[in-house]
Amino acid sequence: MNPTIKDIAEKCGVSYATVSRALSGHPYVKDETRERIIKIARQMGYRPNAVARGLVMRKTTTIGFMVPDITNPVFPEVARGLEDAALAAGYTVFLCNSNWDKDRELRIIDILLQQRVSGLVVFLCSEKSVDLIRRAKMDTKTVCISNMSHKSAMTLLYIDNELGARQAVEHLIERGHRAIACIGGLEDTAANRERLKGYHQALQNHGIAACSDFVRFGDYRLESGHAIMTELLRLPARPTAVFAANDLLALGAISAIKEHGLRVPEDVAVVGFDDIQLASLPEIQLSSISWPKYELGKIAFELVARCLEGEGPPEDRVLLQPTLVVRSTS
Amino acid sequence: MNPTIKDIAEKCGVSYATVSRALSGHPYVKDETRERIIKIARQMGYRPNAVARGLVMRKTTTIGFMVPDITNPVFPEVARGLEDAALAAGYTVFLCNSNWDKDRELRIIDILLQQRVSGLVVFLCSEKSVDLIRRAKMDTKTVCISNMSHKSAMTLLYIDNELGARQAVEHLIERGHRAIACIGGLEDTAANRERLKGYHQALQNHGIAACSDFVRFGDYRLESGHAIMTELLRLPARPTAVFAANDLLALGAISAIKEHGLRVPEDVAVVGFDDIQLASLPEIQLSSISWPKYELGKIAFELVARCLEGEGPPEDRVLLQPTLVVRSTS
DNA sequence: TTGAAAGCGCTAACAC
DNA sequence: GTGTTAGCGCTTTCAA
Repeated sequence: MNPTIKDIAEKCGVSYATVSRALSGHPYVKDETRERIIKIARQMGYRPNAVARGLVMRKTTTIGFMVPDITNPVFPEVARGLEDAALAAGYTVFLCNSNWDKDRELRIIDILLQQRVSGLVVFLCSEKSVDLIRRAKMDTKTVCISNMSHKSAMTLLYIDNELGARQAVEHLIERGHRAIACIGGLEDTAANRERLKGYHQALQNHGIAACSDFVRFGDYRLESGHAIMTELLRLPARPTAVFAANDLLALGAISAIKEHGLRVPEDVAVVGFDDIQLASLPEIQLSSISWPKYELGKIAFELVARCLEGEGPPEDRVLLQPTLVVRSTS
Repeated sequence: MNPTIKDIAEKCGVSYATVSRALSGHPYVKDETRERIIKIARQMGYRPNAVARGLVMRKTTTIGFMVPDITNPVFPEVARGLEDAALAAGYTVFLCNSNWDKDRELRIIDILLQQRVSGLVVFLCSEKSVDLIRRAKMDTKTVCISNMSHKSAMTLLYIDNELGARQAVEHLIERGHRAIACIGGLEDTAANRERLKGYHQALQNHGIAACSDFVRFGDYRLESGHAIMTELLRLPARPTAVFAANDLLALGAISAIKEHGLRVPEDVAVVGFDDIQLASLPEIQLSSISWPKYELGKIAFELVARCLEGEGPPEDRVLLQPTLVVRSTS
């Protein structure tokens, strides 16, 4: 059994209130007493009980972090940024995968709220979750990494997906492409909608008619990119360029292109989104839209922390700018 | 403020013990009462406080999970397996990165123990951490995913690194290679030691003298593989094959080889370890040692869960077998 | 500078 | 079936 402050108090011959004070750096404890208490506590292997403390303080030192899919290399980077910042500030983070599933998303948020996390950082796909969070709002400070309708239920932190997609597609247009396809991610996710919008904007800005055959959706994984690209290549008039809603889709697409005996970028150019580490591998050299992933995690924590410490009013929304990185697939 | 069972009790005109019973499915509550309570609880948006429950039950429903580096694609896979299993059993998981840093490792374990996690799943690098866990053993059931000395401080779950490395190197030998280098990971980690041992065993089994110039260590990341391979290629007698302690190192090595104008596998063959998803990409096609990552996470949870539910004596150690996957880099 | 005591939200005896 | 009560480990008044 873990020793408690009572055990220490007994051994020290003081009240347990004094032990509490001594251990939590409270003033008004005689130095001599404090030293003795600290020494004995160490000897006994005392380790404060964060659960008990959380109960009485009505504030845990935990943060809930929900991502759609931790095996997508984007999210580990964000997770690192978040965790580093959180740990430095004395917080621990719960990590959960929603699997892009709305029901699971709701369930996870509920569980995290039961755990009474002090803060919540979530990549949301469902508007229902926004409601859930809104109802719990007074207790749990939330940062949402998506551009959702929010009505101040939470701070919004996100990258400008529309701009990013526009940059990608305009780059392809500048390279002389007109037949540009779009391999989307999960159709019903905010990021996908925004990236799709940017794609359409770019076409429109340059007077290129959108071709509905050229816009298809999958999930956000390799296999999906491969499958969609294969379909695209079977089209009577196949595209000469592809904008993919994320790098995994782009990578899958490239595989399919090569399997068809075509070259990238000569026959089909490809631009992805997210600029995962992999994209810069010599073998890959994928052109992509880059955004600061580690930074985003860090900022997300700082945003919740600011509210937790009650420093000033919470930001309403923070927007990060993506940039185009041209490599050899376009 | 979140409503408590007292708030519900008041509104229902019953004692709060009854509410507790009704809500936690206890028998001996009149159906009618129970229904009324549940209905009101729902109306009020009641959400049980896991912190309070954890305190009184002396058991949280949380699991601590410490990995060396979540941005290494091996660990997200394991994390998924762990989380899926944990969530299904009603547990939530804290994720922490040790960054392969022994001090940080100790600090994280301490924090996790403060949080009174019911179970601990850790990739350990330091023996000191084993001591820390041993001292806390009576309270926190631990599964360690490394082959550490343990003396029953915890259950050991790991893959047979030695065997895997031996398979990799013997495969290279069968392909006719004699000058086989080893790009190791962090020198002072268990996985690295074991994989290195397998490398030496294979050489020895086939009467090949080990060449100390051919064995070098980095960390477990791409850049490191690149740097070491570059050194290796500058050697007067350069190796014709390389065994890398993980796939990221292997990928970095391949980049370096290509940059030198050499071909893989014709000039230098490469085999990695871990078989990350990436390895099977058409552009990559890395030969590697494969092991069940998602499964490992799942098993890790099952091992702690078994102890938590007190079902039989804990396993002492569980060993998973890796397999060689030959692709086009060897 | 220290002690006594209340109470955070909940579960589980023990009464009735 | 339901209410009363103690207590999980801790922080924080209020007194002394």
